[in-house]
Amino acid sequence: MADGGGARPAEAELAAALLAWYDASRRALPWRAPPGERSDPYRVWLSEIMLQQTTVTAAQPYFIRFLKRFPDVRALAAAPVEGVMQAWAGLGYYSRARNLHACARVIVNELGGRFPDTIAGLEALPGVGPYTAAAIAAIAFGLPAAAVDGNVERVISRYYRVEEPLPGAKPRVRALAQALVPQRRPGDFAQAMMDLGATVCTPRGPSCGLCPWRAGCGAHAAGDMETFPRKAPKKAVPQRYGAAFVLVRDDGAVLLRVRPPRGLLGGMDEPPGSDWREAPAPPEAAALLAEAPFPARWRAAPGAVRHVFTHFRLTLTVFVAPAPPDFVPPPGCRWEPRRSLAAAALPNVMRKAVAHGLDCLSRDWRRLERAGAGKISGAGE
DNA sequence: TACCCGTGGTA
DNA sequence: TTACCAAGGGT
Repeated sequence: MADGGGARPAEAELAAALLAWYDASRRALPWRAPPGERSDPYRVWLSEIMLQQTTVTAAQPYFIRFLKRFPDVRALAAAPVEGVMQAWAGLGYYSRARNLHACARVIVNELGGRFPDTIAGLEALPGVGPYTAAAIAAIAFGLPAAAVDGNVERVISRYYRVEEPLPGAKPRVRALAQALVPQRRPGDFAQAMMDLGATVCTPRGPSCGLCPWRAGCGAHAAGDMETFPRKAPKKAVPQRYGAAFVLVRDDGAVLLRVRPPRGLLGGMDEPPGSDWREAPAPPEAAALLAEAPFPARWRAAPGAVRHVFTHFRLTLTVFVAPAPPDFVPPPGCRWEPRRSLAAAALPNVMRKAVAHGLDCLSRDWRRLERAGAGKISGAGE
């Protein structure tokens, strides 16, 4: 660690200044108890899982919907996992949803419906790691735990000018953060750190003029705030190509299957598809068509679906076909009625693929109608 | 340790 | 368009 400006306030003074700032500037969020009221562990836990690597803006509507559908941990434990995946569809990182459900069952079936109130007990739960355990401990149980997330790493590394790059610097950052946690109001302190990082000490263009810690901040004194936290360089993301096959029945139903429970998009719905292969250029349509799961009058939809995952980019060619008259869904596949398609457990990339295929099909129908090709049977869009 | 695991917003 | 990034955890 390098050093920054002049003398710094003691840890207790820093905590007090931050709490005073928080009392005046805290964000009102649906999972936060009003000032002075005790937080519900279930809501704290649910929000912390949803907020892992996810923005407040994205998580908020999911949290409200989820809480309505699963009001407490017993309701969640009693629900089928498919319903949980449905409620999570679109949020990403789907192992979180599976772990969330598994965790609810552990709490109800093995822990009498109560959340553990120790760091070790919390961290033993599926989907709960060091950060989330500390956050729940501090916010829901008032324990003096340091919840170190990306916000806190940024605030701490700037304030103390931590020169070592992440993730190697994590232990040091954690120790520095822990030293600041006050005995009183540790939960508010944890949330104050996150609010400070999210609204003032932002990755780009920090509002140092509004910061309660400006006077002692090493990076502010040097004027190079945006260069912290130091980070190891990242690898380039490869490009992969594949195909999705959208089979549509006369009544508009779409053929879907469920992906394997683990791995990418685990346990989520998708139309049948090919393997995804890494390549420098898009493959020929004929090569992709050779991977169709069954014969049909496949037609390539113009254009393609592009999607960015954490560690690769995907370009999906979408083939679409009307279901043959006597088609029987192969094992593992099912017909999803058009009416309930919106509620299916489709991740966004697959939602895009299905929509792309249906768009293509409806364009065909309109073109046929204009050409006077006669009555088109089945439901429209 | 180094990957793997989604998605949408922003500069 | 590219690149980065957001309340991380599992393996």
